[in-house]
Amino acid sequence: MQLSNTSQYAIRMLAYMADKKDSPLINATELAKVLQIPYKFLTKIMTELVKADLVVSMRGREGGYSLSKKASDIKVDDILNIFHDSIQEEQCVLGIGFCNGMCKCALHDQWMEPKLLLQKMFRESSLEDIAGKGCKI
Amino acid sequence: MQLSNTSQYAIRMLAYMADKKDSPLINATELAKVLQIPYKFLTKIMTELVKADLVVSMRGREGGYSLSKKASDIKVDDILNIFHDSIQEEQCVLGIGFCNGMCKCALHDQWMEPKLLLQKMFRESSLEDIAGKGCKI
DNA sequence: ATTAATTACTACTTTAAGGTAGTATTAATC
DNA sequence: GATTAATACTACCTTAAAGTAGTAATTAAT
Repeated sequence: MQLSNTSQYAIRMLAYMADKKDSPLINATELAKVLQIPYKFLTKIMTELVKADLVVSMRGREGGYSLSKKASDIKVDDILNIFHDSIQEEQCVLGIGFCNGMCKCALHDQWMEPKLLLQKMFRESSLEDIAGKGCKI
Repeated sequence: MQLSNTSQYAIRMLAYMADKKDSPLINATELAKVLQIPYKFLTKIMTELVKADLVVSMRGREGGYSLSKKASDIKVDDILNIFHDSIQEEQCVLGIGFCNGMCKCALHDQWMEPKLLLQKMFRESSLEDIAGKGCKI
């Protein structure tokens, strides 16, 4: 019952970038060092964030990454969606596939309330909300 | 953000057994067929449930499995604990390791409410509560 | 132009979860 | 006692996530 490492890394990376919004570009070396994320894995994830248009990259010397839009306009759920880690409507606690109108899992009713809260948390929390909060690692 | 297949299978297996409490013993072949769980994987999981004392097994011809105690005394969380899938106190949304007093993750506060509801759901839902609910597969 | 510092791409390795196969053990039935 | 039908055990295979390595492409500074 946890987010994938990849999603967690991505959220922390973007939150750090949101926090340092003064510096126009942040490079992978700095991010990897501060956030204690394996450098090569970080760049791999970052490339996906670039492709998903959450981040813009500048190659070459003095290059780096920056958010593609205002931190308040990037929600945690946007990040989870990239890595297929968001909570889908039909997704239930049991049911390796999904619950649906025809076939609800045994914990369907109990799941409703926590599910809604989780979705709310992911959908309403923006990078601005979480930037600078908590420790970096 | 989902339970492991193993935990989901285990919960469904035990819920089905709770539902058929009249029949003293239920065998793996029936369970695998009804619940659509791979037979060999099911027996592997069941052996762990036996070792964890949630299930008693009877070997040999006419053998099978039965719950070791009343369905109302087996909580979903007991099952999750066996497969290290329960939500730990220090476990947070981010923080590949764990959040703690010293180092809270950026989503720590937002996570509190859904986390408590999830823990409540797992700790308070017994096999009796979920037996017969929902469809089997 | 050359160099240095950066991201992007391709391919591989490692690890853990999920799943399978075959054999040994057990116990009721015949 | 032999057979049959069940669980238990050991070892393996498969798949996907996590992580690594090396090279190509790009761009600012020199």
